[in-house]
Order: sequence, then structure tokens, then C-alpha cells
Amino acid sequence: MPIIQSLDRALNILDLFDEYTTELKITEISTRMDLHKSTVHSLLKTLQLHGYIEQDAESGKYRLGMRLLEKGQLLLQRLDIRSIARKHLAAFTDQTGQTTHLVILDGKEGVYIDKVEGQKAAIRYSRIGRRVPLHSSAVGKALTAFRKPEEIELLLKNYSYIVQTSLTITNKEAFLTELSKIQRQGYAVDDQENEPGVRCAAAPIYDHNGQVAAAMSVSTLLSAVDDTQFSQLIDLLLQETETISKLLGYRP
Amino acid sequence: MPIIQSLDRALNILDLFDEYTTELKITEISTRMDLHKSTVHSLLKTLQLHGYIEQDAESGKYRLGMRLLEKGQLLLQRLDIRSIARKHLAAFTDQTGQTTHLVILDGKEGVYIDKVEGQKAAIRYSRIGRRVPLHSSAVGKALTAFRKPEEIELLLKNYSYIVQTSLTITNKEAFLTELSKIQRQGYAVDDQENEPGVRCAAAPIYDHNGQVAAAMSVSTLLSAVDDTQFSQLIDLLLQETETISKLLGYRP
DNA sequence: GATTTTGTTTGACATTATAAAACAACGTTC
DNA sequence: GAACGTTGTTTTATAATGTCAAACAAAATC
Repeated sequence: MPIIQSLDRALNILDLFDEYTTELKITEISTRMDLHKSTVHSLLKTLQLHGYIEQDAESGKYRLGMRLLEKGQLLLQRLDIRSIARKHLAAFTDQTGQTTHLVILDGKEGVYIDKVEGQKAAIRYSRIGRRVPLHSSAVGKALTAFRKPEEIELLLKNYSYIVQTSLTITNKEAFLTELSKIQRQGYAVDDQENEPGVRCAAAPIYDHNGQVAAAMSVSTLLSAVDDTQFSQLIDLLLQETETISKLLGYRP
Repeated sequence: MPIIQSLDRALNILDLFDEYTTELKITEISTRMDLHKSTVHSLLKTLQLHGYIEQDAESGKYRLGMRLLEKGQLLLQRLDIRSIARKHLAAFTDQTGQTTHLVILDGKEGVYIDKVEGQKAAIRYSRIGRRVPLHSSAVGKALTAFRKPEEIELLLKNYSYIVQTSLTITNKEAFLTELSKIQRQGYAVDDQENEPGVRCAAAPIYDHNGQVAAAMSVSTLLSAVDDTQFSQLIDLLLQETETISKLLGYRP
């Protein structure tokens, strides 16, 4: 498998541009690449033809082209969490029969952006677009727990602990201890804290920056799923969130 | 100026991927490009070496690589003063407790495009999107002073000096002397000229063309910040604007 | 206006990319 | 389970192509 020299060189030229180096003269490039001007010139012109390089009208200096932005955005779209996660939610539900959700953080609430309904159970509460509290749901907890301390602090500033069931966490102290437990475990659980008779588990999904991008959850009816089954579901859930995170470019 | 065939082909391969075509098999590429598999293979491997192409571990299919995202973001950053400046505003406010602003010129007024509020003071006037006069504010002055004489002349043509406080500059002569003072200093000050009890300092941010792209300011309450503290803030401000300008590609 | 420093073009040569064929690794089909 | 189509990858010879040097042109600097 031969490496194409000219292509290799062209891509190396693109790498000369960084945060601090916006523009380069052709001679600078040729000296830094240790190539002759004419060689660099040909490479640049070809790159320019495709919009990967642009030339400043007056100074004649070269800079990165808009095509890179275009392609980058294309990639970003593809990384769209929802479309990536969808097949994993579906596979999970297919395999377990349990309802799965995908939730992102918006303001101080979670928002359902996807849901795959299982046959066994009908979870009422959730619906795509609907909002869910951070303190009473597994997804909310997962979305909160795996952030930087200052971000968590910001979320909890003036946070109101609306009571959903008799088991809902209703104050900051209790929530903070719950969050640290979640951090240790790597996943969050909501045991009838949001909806009576319903128990959920949720785990974080990380993006390529290592930020929590979303949370995936599985919702079960207490009447249908016992403790051992539930912990098996958690194991499976953690597997899924890990692979999804990887697909988003997350490297631990 | 010869076009480099291999590079040209490689870039054409990248163009095969679009919104709908995320993954391609090597044979699909070779048929669509009308090239032999081995040729495509070499090109792909070289692209992959630089992260412009990735290969799916199990399916063996090829897709666009993260490097494109990285380069695209690089470009985006450069285009967006606000996102670049944001962390600097935040850092400044974090360090000093004072409110900072980012303002750009629009017509004959400034427009707040970002604001980071300090705990110590509550500056009423500013709000993102709100407009501010050139003659009565530090940011306005800074946006004006560091332009070419003919540009300044154009701005001041038919300019109306709206009175904001008893200290507001109200005529062209006074404004011009103020501007030349600012040019000498490298920064602008507004001492209760826009809002009673409030004193601000502002400095210009330059883009890669050497043009004034924005102004950054720090706003203080006279009751809270004395002269020595204020001049320290100015020093810090100038440091920040200098680094931001560099990030935008400015080379003096 | 002369001189240096740029970016661009030209053309000959040898390096390098290319294509064909052979190979290997899977899947599928009978 | 063997034979056949698919794949992706490697090898190798050939000639097409990228490369360099030198010449040219156009700015910029003195």
C-alpha cells in the first residue's frame, strides 16, 4: 500500500495552518515543507480548485478554504446524536422488550429527543419533546452527575425540587449525595421517583470533547422486571452508551 | 500550473460523501470514480493516514474522518469573534469580578454581541443586541478611534451627539481631540458619560486584516473601583485584547 | 531606478502513481 | 463442505505524472 506522496504533502500543507497561523506565504510553506516553490504552487492550486485553500486577493497569502467548513459541518450532522443512537435504542428495545429513551439537557431540564417503545410496558410520562426534571428522573440525574462541579453548581442554583411522587428527592443535600453515588456507579437509577410503579436506569453519552451530550435510559415496570433482570438491563445499557460515545468520537 | 492528478482525485473522492452518503465501499468508490481499486486504495490509505478518511472497523466501509471536523472548527472559530472572545471575557470577569462586554460596529452605533456579568456590579445599560452611541461610550470610542482617518470622517458625517449625562461629549471638536488621545493611549475611557456612576474602559480587537473587528470593555461602578484599581483593569484589558487579536490572526 | 524578494510558468527528467493481475479473506449458494 | 462470487489488500512493471531547476514576471524594498 503505497502512500501517495503528492497527496501526503498536500495534507501536510493543510496542517501548517492552525489556531495561530491563519495565513501563509508560498515561500514560507516551501521552506517549512522543504519543497520547491513550484511544487508547492501546484499543490496549492489544486487544493484551491476544490476550495480547501483560498488565496487572499491583495496579499496573495494562502489560507484554509471554506470547503473544510462545509465538510466539517457534514460530519457534525452525521454525528447528530439522535440519528447515531437511534439504531442502538431500537436494538436494545428489540432485545429486551423494554422502552428506551434518549434525552438531552436544555436549560435546567431534560428533553426527550427519542423514544423506542417496548411491547411489554407502556410508559406514560415520556414523549419526544417533552421535558423532564433533573432531580426526579434517571436521565435527569445522569445528565447532571457527569459534569464539572461548577456546572452542576450552576444547574442547582435556584433549582426547584418539584415533588412527583412520595419518593422524589426534594432538597439539594439529598440530590448531591445521590449525584456522587451516581458518579461512582457510572449510571443513575430512578425508583418510582418520577412515576409510581416505574423504575428507570440511565447512563451518560459523551461526545468527542468528553462532554456529556445526552443520556440514554431504560424504563421498566416494577411489576414486570425484578431486581436481577433490572441489573442485567443496566449492564446492557452501559455497553450501549459506551459504543454510542465511541461513535461520537469519544476517547476516554 | 499543472493540476496534481492524484490530489485532485483524492479530493474528488471526499466529495463523493454527502448528506446522504455517509459510508462507501472501496469498490463503489472505484466504479464511481472510474479508477482501479488499487489506485483508490492507495489514495484512501493516504487520506486515512491524515484522518480525512476513516474506516469502519467491522464493515470495512470508508467514511469522512474527524480531521475535517477539526479543520472546519478551526475555520469557524476564526470567523466568529464572539466565540473566540467569550472565554476571555469570562476569564477576565472571573479574575476581576467586573462586568465585561464585546461590541461590534454597526452603522454609526455599537452593538453588544456578548456580555459576562460580574457579581460585584450590576450594569444596567448593556444587554446583548442593544445598541450604544459611539461618542458616549468607551466601546464606541474604541471602535471609532482605531480606524483610518477617512473612515472616521465618514462615521462622523451628520453624526448626532445625543446627550446621555452631564459629562457626555456633545460636539465634533471635543470628540476628535478625545479620539486622538485614545489613539495615543491605545484604549478608551468613558467616565460617567453614558450612565451616571459608571466608568468603563475599552480596547480594540483587530482581525487578521488589521481592521478593528470589535471592542472589549470592562464596566465599573465608581463607588466600588478606585483609580488605581481602574488602571490595573485597563492593563489587564489590553493584555486580553492583544491575545484575542492574535487568535483572530492579527499580526502587527 | 536598481535590487531584492516575491509568485508564477516552463520544460526535461526520474521519480512516483497507476493499473493489471495475483492474493487473501469472507459470504453465499448449491 | 466445496465451489463460486464477493470483497479488500498486496505486488510489480510500466509509463504517466509530479518534481525540480531555471527562467520569468511582478511586487516590494531600498
